Amino acid sequence: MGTICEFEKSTIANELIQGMEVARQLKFHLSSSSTSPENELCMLQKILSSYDTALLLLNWSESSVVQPQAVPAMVNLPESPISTNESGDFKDHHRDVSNKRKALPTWKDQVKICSDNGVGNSADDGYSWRKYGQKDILGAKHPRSYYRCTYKKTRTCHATKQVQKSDNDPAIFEITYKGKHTCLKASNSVPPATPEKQEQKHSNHQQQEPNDVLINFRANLRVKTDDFRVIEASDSFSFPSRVEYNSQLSSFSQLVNEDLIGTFSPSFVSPETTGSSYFSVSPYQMNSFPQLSDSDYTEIISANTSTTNSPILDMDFQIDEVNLGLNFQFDTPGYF
DNA sequence: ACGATTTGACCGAC
DNA sequence: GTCGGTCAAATCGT
Repeated sequence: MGTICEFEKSTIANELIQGMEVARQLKFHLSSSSTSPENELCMLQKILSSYDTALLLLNWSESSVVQPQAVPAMVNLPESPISTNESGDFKDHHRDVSNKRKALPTWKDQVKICSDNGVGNSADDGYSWRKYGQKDILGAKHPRSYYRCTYKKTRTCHATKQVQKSDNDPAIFEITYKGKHTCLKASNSVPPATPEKQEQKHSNHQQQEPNDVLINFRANLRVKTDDFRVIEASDSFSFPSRVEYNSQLSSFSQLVNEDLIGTFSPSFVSPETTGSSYFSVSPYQMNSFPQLSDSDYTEIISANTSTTNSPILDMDFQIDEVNLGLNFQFDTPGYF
C-alpha cells in the first residue's frame, strides 16, 4: 500500500508536465487572443485530463494493493465496482438467476457523447459488448439498451451493462454496469496460438488483456502535446475521456470546471451525478453524427471500436514508449 | 456462412 | 397487472 512503481511515477510526472505545458500554451493563446473558444476549451480539457490522470494514478497506486476501502472515493471504472451495493464475492452470482440479479455488483457511469469524427469511442470501456435487448422504460424518453459481454458463452463472463440516453441531456448516456468481467482471466489462460474461432475475429480489436484495459483507460485519459499540435491543424481532435471523482482529489477538476470551463461553455460542465464517473468526449465529433437515432448513439457508446483515429492508438504507442524506456513489465506482480 | 442486431415474447419481481 | 430484464427467432451486415 502506498507504493508507487517507477512506471507510475514517470507517468504521473508526465501528466503533470503535460498539464503545465498546455497551461502555458493556453496562457499564450489567451494573451494573444488569436484562438477560438474551442481551442481554449480544448486546452483546458487537456490540462484537466493531465491532472485527472495523474490523480487517478495516485489513487490507483494507493488502492492497488488489496485494500480498496482504503481509498473511499475511487473512480468508478467499469472494472471497479466500488459503488456496488454488494461487497466481496461475485463468483457465484450466475447460479441462481433470480438471486443473481440482486447479487450482481452494480455501478453507474455517465458518458457524454460529443464526438468529432464519428468515432467517439473515448467512452469505450475496453470490453467487447453484444447487444441483446432494448426496452422502452416507463417515464423515460429514450429506450434502454442491454448489453452483455461478447464472451458470455465462451468464457462464461456474466458482465452486462445497460445504456440509456439521459432525459435531461441527450448527449449524456447513463451506463449501468452489472457484474464483473471474468473473461479476462480466462483470456490469459487461453493460448494465443489456438484461439477460438469467434475470438479470432475479435482478436485484433476487441477483447483485451487486463493490462490492455488499463492501458486503454489511461490512453483515453491521456493528452499528448504532440497530438495537440496535430489537432489544431486538423481540427479532428477527439477529447480524451475525463474522469471526475467525488473526492478531495477532484478539487482541481471542480475548480476548473466551476471557475473556468463554466465561463466558456456551460454545456461543457456535466450535470454531475453523485457517485458516477463522468466521461466526456469532444463536442466536435458530433458533427459526423448528423442524423443518428437513439440506438445509433447507444451503439457508439457500447461499441469497442479501435479504429484508426482512436486515441487508443496514440496511447499504445506512448505506453510502449514508456515501457521500453523503463523496461517495465505489466505482468509485474502487484502492479494492479 | 457467420456473427451481430433487432424485436416480440416470455419470465420473475413487485 | 405492470414493469424491467432476458431470450431467441428473424433479420441484417460483412
